[in-house]
Amino acid sequence: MAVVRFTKQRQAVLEAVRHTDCHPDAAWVHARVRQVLPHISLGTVYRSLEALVEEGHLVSILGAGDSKRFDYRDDGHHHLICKRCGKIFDVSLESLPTVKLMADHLPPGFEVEDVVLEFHGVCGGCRDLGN
Amino acid sequence: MAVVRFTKQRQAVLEAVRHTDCHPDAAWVHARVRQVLPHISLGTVYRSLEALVEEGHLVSILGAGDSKRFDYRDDGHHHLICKRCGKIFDVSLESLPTVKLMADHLPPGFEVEDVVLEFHGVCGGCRDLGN
DNA sequence: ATCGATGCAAACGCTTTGCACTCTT
DNA sequence: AAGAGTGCAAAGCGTTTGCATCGAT
Repeated sequence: MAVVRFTKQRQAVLEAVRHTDCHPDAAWVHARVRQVLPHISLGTVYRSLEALVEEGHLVSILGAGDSKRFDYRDDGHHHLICKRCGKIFDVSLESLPTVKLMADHLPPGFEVEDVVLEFHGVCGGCRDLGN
Repeated sequence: MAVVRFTKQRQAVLEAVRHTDCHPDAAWVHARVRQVLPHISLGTVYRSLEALVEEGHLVSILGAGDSKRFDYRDDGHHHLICKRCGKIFDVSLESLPTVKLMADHLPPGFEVEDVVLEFHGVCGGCRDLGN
């Protein structure tokens, strides 16, 4: 059961997200992958992204507007999201107390699989523009 | 400018979220508030929830299924979300290293207004049920 | 008297899904 | 050969929005 097939579509979706630093949404990934696989459908992109998150290869960024955005999984960083311009910045975990350590302080019985840590605020650029 | 009016609708929405521990979504709040204000519309509930989050009275919980869910704002806690049953649990901040301290370790220039910290995993109940 | 808030319903946009077909295993 | 994955298009569904009206200040 749960036999996962490594189709070229799924590989292309993974590579597209891995090789960009723009924290893309599904539509961006679709457009991008179409450069290589012109017939890939948006539905397949959604199904691939879902599967890749489930398998732990990607993470989804939740609080960034109307659509989910994705990033290659790297537990060494989290995200800053600007409320004004919507840009997403990476924060290295090295500059933060480890989140894993926090997970150890949770109530017993709950098995943590993922930690979503997002900082929402205003980036330097937007603040400089006043307003 | 930005004169905020304290209408009975907005007050009722705030009270509905404040006086439950079920981390409701907009539809639940709508049904609930209708017991007091039978003519309140779903649109108004959405607009009220948005405003109340914006004003800092409520927080939204993002990674809990298809709809946003809400909680009375209390910076002393964060959320555990069970991937199996969808239940949302509160985690007291007392049992965690302070998040404020983490915010102090971020790159300069970015002004943090909110921190979203969600733990996703499997709760004790679901684990006991096997599977 | 303002002008922000509301109610209603239509519209929106992201995401999901049914179905027949394809292709990895 | 089996059945997971795909393409396409339609449907789903939470959320937003236009507009006339209401009501808090």
